[in-house]
Amino acid sequence: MHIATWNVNSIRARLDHLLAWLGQHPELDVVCLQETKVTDPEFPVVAIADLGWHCAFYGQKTYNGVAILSRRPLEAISPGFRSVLGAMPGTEVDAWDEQKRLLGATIDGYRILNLYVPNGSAVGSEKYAYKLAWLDLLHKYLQQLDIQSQPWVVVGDFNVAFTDLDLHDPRDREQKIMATDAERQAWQRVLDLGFLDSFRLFTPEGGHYTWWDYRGGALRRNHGWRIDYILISQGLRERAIACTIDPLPRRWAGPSDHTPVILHLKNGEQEAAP
DNA sequence: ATGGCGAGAGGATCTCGA
Repeated sequence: MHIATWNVNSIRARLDHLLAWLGQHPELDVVCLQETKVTDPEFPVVAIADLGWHCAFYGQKTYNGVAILSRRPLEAISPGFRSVLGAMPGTEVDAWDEQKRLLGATIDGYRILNLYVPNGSAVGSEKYAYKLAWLDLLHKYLQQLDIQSQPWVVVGDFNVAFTDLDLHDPRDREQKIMATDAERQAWQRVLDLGFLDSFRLFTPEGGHYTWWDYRGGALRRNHGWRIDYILISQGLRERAIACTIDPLPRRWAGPSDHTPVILHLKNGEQEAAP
């Protein structure tokens, strides 16, 4: 099982890159996308189906939007917080689901959760408060579920650098978004539910990034951040073989500012032998 | 300190991202 995540920054603008990348990676089983920026009727199902992929998508005009592509059919597709938190009084789930940032599906017995975490704009802003509250809601969402009952893979653009190894320059990190203590603590509470950062199981050193600003020659100077992650539930640790960042799409002409991350898992018992 | 680049909306020049 090979699962990837990629913030494409508009699936319309990046369709050629996506299709080319899928063509170059026949090993992939599941690809989770963020910032598709299209409504569901606008999602390019045909172009993707032509390459042999099923897909589930949950989008809106201009902003946000998430999608899951899969070689095999997707089951138990659950868009937004609603499916899990809808019954909880006082959570105002409908308001939280106005921004399309969360999509779940089950594929081959793996529960996949694809996230596009709010950016937060600037420390102390309304959007920053929204980001922290959104992460609290994600914690509530995952708390409702039995993480031990089936293999869980939580992926996406998390918009937080977990540690100082995950950004090129950690100085003054409390003054800018993505590496403040509050953001890290909000994510730590989620991890403490029983998730592992699969990339760090294999790569202890810093200097590995998934996002480089378009501005200021950030890519050329390798001024990057690792903000795209693939988390696995504890039970999957023994099946994890590797988690790698593919730096190539970020170097193509007209790129997304993010580059994909891929998790390699050994086949479990519930999967048929090839 | 600010903007720097790119996408979308809309039809010039905004907002937003991270």
